[in-house]
Formats: sequence, C-alpha cells, structure tokens
Amino acid sequence: MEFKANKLDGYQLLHQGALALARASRHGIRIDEKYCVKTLAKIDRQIRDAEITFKQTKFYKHWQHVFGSKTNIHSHPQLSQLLYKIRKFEPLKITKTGAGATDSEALLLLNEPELDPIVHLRKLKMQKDHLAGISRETINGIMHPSFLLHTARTYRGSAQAPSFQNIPIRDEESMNICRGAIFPTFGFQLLEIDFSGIEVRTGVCYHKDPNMINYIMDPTTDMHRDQAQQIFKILDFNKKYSEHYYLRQAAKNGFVFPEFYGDYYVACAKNLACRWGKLPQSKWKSGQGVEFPNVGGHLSDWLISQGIKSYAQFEQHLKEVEEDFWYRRFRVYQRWKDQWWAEYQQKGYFDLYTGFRCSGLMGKNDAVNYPVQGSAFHCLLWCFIQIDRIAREERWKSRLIGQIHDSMIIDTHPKELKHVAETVHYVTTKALLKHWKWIIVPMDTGMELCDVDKPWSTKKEYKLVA
DNA sequence: GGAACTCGCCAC
DNA sequence: AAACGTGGCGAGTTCC
Repeated sequence: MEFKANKLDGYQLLHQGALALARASRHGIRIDEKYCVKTLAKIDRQIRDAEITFKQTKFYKHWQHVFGSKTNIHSHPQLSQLLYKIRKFEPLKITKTGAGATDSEALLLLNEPELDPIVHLRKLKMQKDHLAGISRETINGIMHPSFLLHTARTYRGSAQAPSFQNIPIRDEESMNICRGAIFPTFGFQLLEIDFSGIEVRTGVCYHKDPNMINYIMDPTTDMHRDQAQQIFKILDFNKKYSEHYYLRQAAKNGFVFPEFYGDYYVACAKNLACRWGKLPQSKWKSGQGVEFPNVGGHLSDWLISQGIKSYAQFEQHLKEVEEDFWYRRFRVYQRWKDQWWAEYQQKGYFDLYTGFRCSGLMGKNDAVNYPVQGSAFHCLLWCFIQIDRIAREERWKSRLIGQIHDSMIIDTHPKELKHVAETVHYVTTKALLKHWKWIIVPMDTGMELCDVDKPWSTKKEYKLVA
C-alpha cells in the first residue's frame, strides 16, 4: 500500500474525534418541549382512535376469542399465530427464522382491509417512540445525544440517548412531526453539511477503477442513468421526464448500491420488479411464472415489446446486466474485491488508509465493505475535528452539534453564516485532500439551511455564493 | 426481575 | 460458494 498510516494516526483521530464529539454533546440541541408534550398528546389520541377502530373489526373479535385476557394487539407472535396457524393464510413473506412475517408489508399483502388499522398504528407508534425518546433525553430544553466511536466494527460512529442518527426523513409526515421538535439556539439557525457520494469516492481510493473515477470526475456522466438505460432498455434517456427520473432512482437504489454492498441479480430483479409493479417484494418470492401483464403499466408493455416477456426473462436479463457491470464496466473494482478478499483470507486482517487494522472473522462482503465505510466516516470525522477546532480558535458563536455518518450539523449564528459555510467548504473540499494524500478524487459537499428559530424539518438547499 | 433473544423499523 | 454493509431502540417473549 502506498499510503500507510500508522496506529498513532488512528489513535490521534479517535482521541481528537472523541473530544470534538463530546463538545458537540455538551453543547446539545435545543428541543421545543411544549411541542413534544402537545404532539405526543395528539398522537396518543390518534392511537386511541385507531385502536377503537380496530377493536370494532371481526378480526379483533376473533383475536380476543383466541387469546382471551392475554390479547395484545402489539404482539407479533400472537398476530403471526392468528394469521398463519389459525386463519391459515398462506404466508407470502417469512422472517429469517422461517416464521410468517407480520411487518407492514406482509400485512398489506394479505389484502385484508381489517388489518389496515394495525399498519396505521405502527406508524403512529413509531412517531411516538421518536418524540418520546427526544423528550425523555431533554433536560432544561436541551438534548445531549452521545456520539460513540468504539461500537461499530467498521470504525463508523454511532449515537445513542437518543439515537440521533435515525430520526425519520424520507416519510414527509413523520419527518415533519419528529424533526419539528428540533431547534437551533434562540436567534440561531441550523446548517447541515452533507458529503455527496462519499462511500463511492473513498471506495475508488482503494480499488482505483478508471471507469468509476471517470464517473466521479466528469459531470456529464451519470452511472445511475447509464444503469437505468441498460436495465430498462431506454434509448432516449431524459432526466427531466419524470418516469425516467423514477427509473434512474430505481436503478440506483435497486441495483447499483445493492450490488456495491454485495447483493446479486436475483434479489435485485425481485426488488426492481416490485418497484414498478408497486407490489411488495414477497409477491415475487417464487418469481417464476409471473407474467409481466400482471403488473401492468407502460414499462411492462415496453419491456414486453423488447422481448422481456416474463419475470423469469427479466431476471435473466438482469443477470447479463450484472455480468456487464462487474466484468466490463467496473472490472478493476471487481478484481480489487477478489484480491482484497484473498489477501484477508491469507493474513487474517487488512489495514485502512486512516491508521486502523481490521481483523476477526469476516465474510467477503464484510471484508470489502468495511474499508470503504470506515474510511468514509473518517473523512467526516477529520473534518468535524478541524471545524470544531477553528470554531474555538476563532471564537465563533456557532457550534457543531451532531453528526450523521456523512453529514454534520452546525447551530449557526446568522451573522457568521457566510464565514461558517466558507470555512466548512474549505475544510471539506480542500484541507481534507491536503491532509490525506490517499484521496485521489475531489470531495464534494452540499449544504442545507433552516431559517432563524425554525426547526430541522424546514431545511432547504443553501448555495454558497463566492 | 433481569439477560438474551426475535421481530420490526428508523437512519446512512 | 454465496447471496445487502453499519448502527440504536422498543416491545414482546422466554429463560434462569
């Protein structure tokens, strides 16, 4: 390895990192406690209503008949027994241990309207759990999550009390409710800085695949677009066309990333087929013999016209796409994975660029993922340390308050906003690359900002003007 | 009465 | 040959 950090570098990074994160913890995050109390009461009312609705169903009466005084509508084992043993529904999805699944997807799949209130209840309960956790960990209006550096085997960070890194964002309603409790210091505003595609970029530093490097360096290229074109046989790709944009997302989240993490074409085919069919994945458990017209829609018609007439043929098509992906497009990456894995098997360990040795029993997916994930987080951590140091040296009023794997959050004084943003931009895109010579591609960050005294749920893209 | 387990679900 | 990586957390359950 050309760039070999030593254990002392790793030690320094974690030592300084722990101190910087502890300062963020100590500063804390302002919570609107009144909002929490009010909203929790509202959710409780909604939960009560949903429970009343459910208790009027015949399904619940049956449940009560079977379990008597032990009836608990939050019990998954009871529900599983009722559905699959007593009512004899055929399980369309099973858990890892082989039991009939009772998650929301499995329930929706059973197409039994009387189960809908349970799905609704689960979402309400999830919102309640997040808000209750935030509320429980708040003292005098400030919450102090702990950021840990010694729990993840990949050398990523983690957070607890509360689990600050898993507050809902994708579901808009849950996002608004949960992030609506989280505020900047009075008179301040929340600024969030996010590394774009940092795992792809640190990955490239290990495997050095020229085609991947090209995708990163040339802004006119787009690997997810190319993958969408190939998977769905689109000739005239146009990102502005909403269906094409949707298919690009499907290719990205249903093929490219899963393949990077070690998934394979059979699972990806299932996943993708469900995406456009808007059906739960488990429907495709057996997969074979499912004709495309069953799922309907333009895409099915189009693929049929292109000779892909059944699910089995789609799976076969994806097998060819996968071979092309690993043996032509990213063959250098592929070779690196094999080599890295062979070396680990021989030595029993591997080293990261950032001064850490990973050892212990690992599978191939672990061995090729850990260095990428760990080094990506270490880039974030190094920047976090520098920004924290500069903030103290320059006596900013603004302070770092948290981290989510590839992003940082700064409680920002409006008068310092521009300087903070410029500093962050410098550290993340310039200083980081000077510090670590093993980083062979540019780093790129995006920023989002909330207005003064507005909660985290209101963040909007923030463009730094030069 | 607590430890350890399963299941489910949120984030990256 | 095998078949998606990392966490935290709550609820229910089982075991000691």
